[in-house]
Amino acid sequence: MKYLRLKKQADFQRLFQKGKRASSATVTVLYNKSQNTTMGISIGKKHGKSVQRNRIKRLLREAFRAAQKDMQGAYSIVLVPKVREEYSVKAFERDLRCIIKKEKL
RNA sequence: UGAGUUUGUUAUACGGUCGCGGGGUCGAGAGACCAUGAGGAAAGUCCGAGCAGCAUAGGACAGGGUGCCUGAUAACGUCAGGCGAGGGUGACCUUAGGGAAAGUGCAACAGAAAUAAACCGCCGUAAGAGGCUUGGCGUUCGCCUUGAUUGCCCGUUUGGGUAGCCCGCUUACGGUAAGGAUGGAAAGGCGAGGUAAGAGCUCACCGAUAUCUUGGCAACAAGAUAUGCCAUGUAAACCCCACUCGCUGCAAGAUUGGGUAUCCGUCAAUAGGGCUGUCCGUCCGACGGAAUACCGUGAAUAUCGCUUGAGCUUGUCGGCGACGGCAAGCCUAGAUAAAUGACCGUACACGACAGAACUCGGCUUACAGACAAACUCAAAUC
RNA sequence: UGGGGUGUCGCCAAGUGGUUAAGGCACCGGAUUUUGAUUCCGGCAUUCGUAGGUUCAAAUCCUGCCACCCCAG
Repeated sequence: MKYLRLKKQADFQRLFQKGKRASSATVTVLYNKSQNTTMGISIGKKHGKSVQRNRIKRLLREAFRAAQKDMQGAYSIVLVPKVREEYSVKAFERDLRCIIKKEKL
């Protein structure tokens, strides 16, 4: 099961305005039902300089790739990481799996 | 061995599994396979250029920038070599370094005075007021005391006149720039002569300026001669001089921007009427419309610009060098919520600063370390 | 990505190159009061974001950095 990248600005706007929210210690998830599974990451300047931001995105993407296997339906999703001291794939993956289970995606 | 100076290189490496960006091949498609994929600063956005749009005959004014010389370059505020100045024992380092005699402004406080010879002072001349007392020692001379303690004449109790004297005092005129607590700066410095007192007034040395000669493309340097020396600082104050500059930026700019029906406009054709020209009405066809309705939908979008370029590597030649010429070879990210990661193993020095966004040339700033070369100083030994 | 602006005491801020860098609020100490508030008096910037330079002298002029803010489809 592959996921597509969420690229359009309008899609992001729609999710931020109308999407359902679920959050954990490390990450907030916005989602909506759709035809294919699409995923985007929203990350701002508060997370650090560009190297730091790229690092977070890579880790989140890797965690989502692993956690996606638990999902049943197809959704468009935006992941918003929270500002922390340290980031790790394991923490992201655990929280994502937890949210998927709880929201029954 | 220790302390340093300058320049350059490098920026974890290798293997396995899963995954990402755009590209190629195969495939109807799902997908499979192949090679490839961040930096020395990609950063800051401080300069310069290409490229694009707009403006523009040419010139002048205004405004901005640069500012020792010569060269390099597409260009630069960059770089190279040199000159001057400053710093360091030295290797070496730093340097916005044109013009103050075109003009204007500013220079607090302090100081006699701040760009200008006024004041104090010093010296000379003239005038004026005043003082030279009481005295002591002593041999008449003389000595002490005083800023100066005298002589002659008249008178003789006090005194008056005249001359002299006071490193004295006051005023006026003149000479002077040695001295005057300051200050960043006081009309070259220092010494000697000289003078009424002084003064480059004169002289030696140092400094400055001008001219000449020699060397150098030049900035400039060296030497000689002359001038007693026209005169503070500030132009990163206005300004003057020389050179130079259109404005805006890839969010530039270019292309595309659906379908059906209706309506409107234009063109051509046909038929009819108003006799020509031409005008009016009807039907069909083509083109156009940022007009309306419905469907569709992404328009802050899609495609191009977008990576072959003042390109990179190697060799060779020219040049002190920046750099340039020639030859051969190479193609090396192109995304757009934006691609390099995760896990495992091995090695060690245990991995810094940090992520392309139109492209180049510089500058500046950040950076764990590791390595190489040249050179300097100090100490010791031979 | 491009363009523009601001940094002065804890906060809001003034400041022609020249005195010890104005003020206001807050804070601290004292006076007044039985105690508070008010009022009065006094204190509070070893340096103007930072590093250099020009100048006799820099918060002010020049250059490089740092931080923050705003605007542009």
